Amino acid sequence: MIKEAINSCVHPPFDGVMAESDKEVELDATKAKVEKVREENEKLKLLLSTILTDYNSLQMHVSNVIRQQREASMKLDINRHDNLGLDISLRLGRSDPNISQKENEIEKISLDKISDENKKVSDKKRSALGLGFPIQSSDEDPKTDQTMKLDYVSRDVKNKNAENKCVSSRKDAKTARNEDHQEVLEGYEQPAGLKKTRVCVKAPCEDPSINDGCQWRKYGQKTAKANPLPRAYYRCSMSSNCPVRKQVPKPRISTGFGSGSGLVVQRCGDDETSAYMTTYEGNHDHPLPMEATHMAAGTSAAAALLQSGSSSSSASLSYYFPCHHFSVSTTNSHPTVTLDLTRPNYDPNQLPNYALSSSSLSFSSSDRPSSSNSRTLSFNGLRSQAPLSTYSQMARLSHQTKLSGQH
DNA sequence: CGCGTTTGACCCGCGC
DNA sequence: GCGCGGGTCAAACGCG
Repeated sequence: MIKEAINSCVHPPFDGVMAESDKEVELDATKAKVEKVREENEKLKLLLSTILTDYNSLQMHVSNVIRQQREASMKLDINRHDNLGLDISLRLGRSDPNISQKENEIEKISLDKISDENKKVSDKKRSALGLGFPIQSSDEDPKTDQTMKLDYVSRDVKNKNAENKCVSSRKDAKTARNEDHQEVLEGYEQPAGLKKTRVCVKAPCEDPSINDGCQWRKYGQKTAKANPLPRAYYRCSMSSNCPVRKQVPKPRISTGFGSGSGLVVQRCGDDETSAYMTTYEGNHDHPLPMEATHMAAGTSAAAALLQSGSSSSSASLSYYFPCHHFSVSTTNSHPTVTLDLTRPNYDPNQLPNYALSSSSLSFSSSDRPSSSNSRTLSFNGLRSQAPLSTYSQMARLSHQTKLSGQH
């Protein structure tokens, strides 16, 4: 209906010489149509806000349930460890074989219930939001989705404000940009004294720059003294003001001699050190394509994990990056989550049937008393119901496309 | 011509 | 205060 109205507005019927009265009638009809469409839009907006409200309350409920469960299981853990005199450790259900099967079952059932509820909500959203723009919904974390939407809206407002600002000098422009960036980051309530949250992805040599579904524009390159490989700096170009940055170590390349004319990516080592570390920083302020939502949601989950250090956040992180090793560290005030794609945590031929909270996580800060500003958190993510496109799959795909489409 | 990359210069935070 | 180094800018250049 909307389409018809728009069509009639854009392409009014033209029958040669039209009488004035006919034109007026036509105009009135079009106006009426536009009014109808407007009313329809208002209704849809109302519906959308109702859904969002429902969704938020449901989200709150879910997080409360999860928190209660975590608290209960942590109490058990603390009691156990108090007896043994061990350091604090956060457990997500799987690693400790002593946990009663009953406890696991209860958790599994409630989590299944939660995912069912989430599914219902997202189905509701899908049916309600098909308003002509593409809905890029995957199995992403609803919370992240919500955060991204809110971020998008607030960014829109900021952009409008920024238009009014008169940036007189280069320094001013830079400051304004930094402030703008900071504003976005503040939305994530970074802990005081900590810098931007970073998510590092350690990829095998074959995938020096991973195609994560986003469009990146290179804005600089720098040779670090400590590292022989120059580092390339990319900025997300899907939105003019997107604060997301990406750092990719540039592989040593050499033009191939003999067979083939394409570029050859050289390995810079034989062992683990040959892996490339891609660093992501910031959060997107725009809708993402399907293949990018997963990574974005994952990095948001990582950021959430860094902020809260909570086991539920790590569970969601293991959801986005299943079957890989993660480590969380805070060095030089830069909270960083490292995803190691070079160390798969599973046997691909034997995918186990795990419940949602199948990660093990350990927190050690007491073993290095001198490094007050440095803590490390590492855990393994394993999950049977992996999202449609895991990051490693994307990495592999990217490599294939890069090889075929190299110029 | 538009868009992306390259590259030298510049800025700024941090450690000494 | 100074120097170093990471991060960013922007003009020049290349490519389709």
